[in-house]
Amino acid sequence: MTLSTPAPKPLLQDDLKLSLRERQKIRRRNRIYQVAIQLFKENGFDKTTATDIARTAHVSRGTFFNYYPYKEAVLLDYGAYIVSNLHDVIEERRQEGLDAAAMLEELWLELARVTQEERDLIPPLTYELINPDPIRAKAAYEAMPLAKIIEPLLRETHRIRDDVSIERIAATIAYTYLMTALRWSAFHPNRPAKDELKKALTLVLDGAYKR
Amino acid sequence: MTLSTPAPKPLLQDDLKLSLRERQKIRRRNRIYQVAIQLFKENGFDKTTATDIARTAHVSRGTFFNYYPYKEAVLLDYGAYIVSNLHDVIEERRQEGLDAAAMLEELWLELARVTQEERDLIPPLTYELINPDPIRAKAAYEAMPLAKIIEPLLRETHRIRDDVSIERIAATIAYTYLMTALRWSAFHPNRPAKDELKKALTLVLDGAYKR
DNA sequence: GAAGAATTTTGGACTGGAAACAAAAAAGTG
DNA sequence: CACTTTTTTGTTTCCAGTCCAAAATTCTTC
Repeated sequence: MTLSTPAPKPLLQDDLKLSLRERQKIRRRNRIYQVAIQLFKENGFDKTTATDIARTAHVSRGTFFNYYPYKEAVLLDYGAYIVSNLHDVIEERRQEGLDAAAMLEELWLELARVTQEERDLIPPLTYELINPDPIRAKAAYEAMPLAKIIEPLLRETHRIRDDVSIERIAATIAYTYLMTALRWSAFHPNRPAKDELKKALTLVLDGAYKR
Repeated sequence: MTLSTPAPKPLLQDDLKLSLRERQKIRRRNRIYQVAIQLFKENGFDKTTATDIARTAHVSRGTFFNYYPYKEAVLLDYGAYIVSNLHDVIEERRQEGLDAAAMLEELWLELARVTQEERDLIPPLTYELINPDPIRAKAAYEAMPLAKIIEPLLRETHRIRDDVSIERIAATIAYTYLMTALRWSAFHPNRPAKDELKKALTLVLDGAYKR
């Protein structure tokens, strides 16, 4: 029952000012979340049914879908947690005085690390980002705003071409991570994710820099 | 009942040398395929159920899943048809003496055209390419080998960097199409697909060329 | 072309995700 | 405590997809 990764933190802390109803909601949501992620890690995302999660979290199936409108939405919370960790790592590096290009590389390395570590959860997670249902794609994008982390880094480098908007370049880099991670997990799961990602970043950055 | 696009061609022509059983199989498969694509175009992919297709094609639901293990598999046949058309267009241009860089641009333009025209079918189609189930992703990739069209074009240009394999660059370009098309359809469906794709290609090609 | 073998179709049962909804339970309020 | 509002529950429904056994079709051989 020991997990390779530490159990994800609760999303929100209970607050004394909240009503009983609000507190119970938060506790229930946290319970569902914790239980779901644990089951996903133990048995795989596909093998875990909504009924499993509901039963283990001591709520009805209907309630589970009250809190998370679809199974992947639980994963989205986990993705938000991962991305916010990435953000923290970068901020730390910034305190240490790293320049933007180095931070970008650091971000990429960290992304590779987490991709390798969470190999089973990353595919269904990233898959949400490109859901053909725009509402779901948007929800995923807002939960995991990787481009929003990359954007300020690009703005700081001063080496970026100016005939394409920074937003677009950041989005391209974020999507490059996405497709590389998916390609890796589907076709070359035995290679180190780090190598694949490094090559992809080289390509896309060379396109992003001024000539 | 008139469609904006001509009805997709039959996948295979009946062959006199085949047994009755084989011929019936082909005819049934073609009927299912034609009917399904038509329903997808008329009512949308999501709105069309397997039961709808089966009933309209005069087979049982079970038989439908005999021929196509999942609904998207029908779309894959359509995607194969689209990609083979792309291939033909490029070969035509080659006969006309166009150089590789121009052919690549032409390919991109053609891709933009078909993306715009088939806007409702492209998202579920491209989505298959990144299905977390590797078996399905592979099936999609083999049905629509866009990278295989791009690869020889890159080899002809002589301007491509040599520190990354051509295969990888071709794959990156193909995936760039994918993510751009998905981003377009989810977030900016009112912009012309052509503009979005053009900018994305510029970025990725500048990364692909020698400095 | 009839008999028997092989293959395919058919339709029903079943599982799981997701939506919808009415009834029950819990929490909030005066 | 009584009354309102919110939430949970459990059931129904729909759809994708799997499995299976019985029926139908095609093939083979005599």
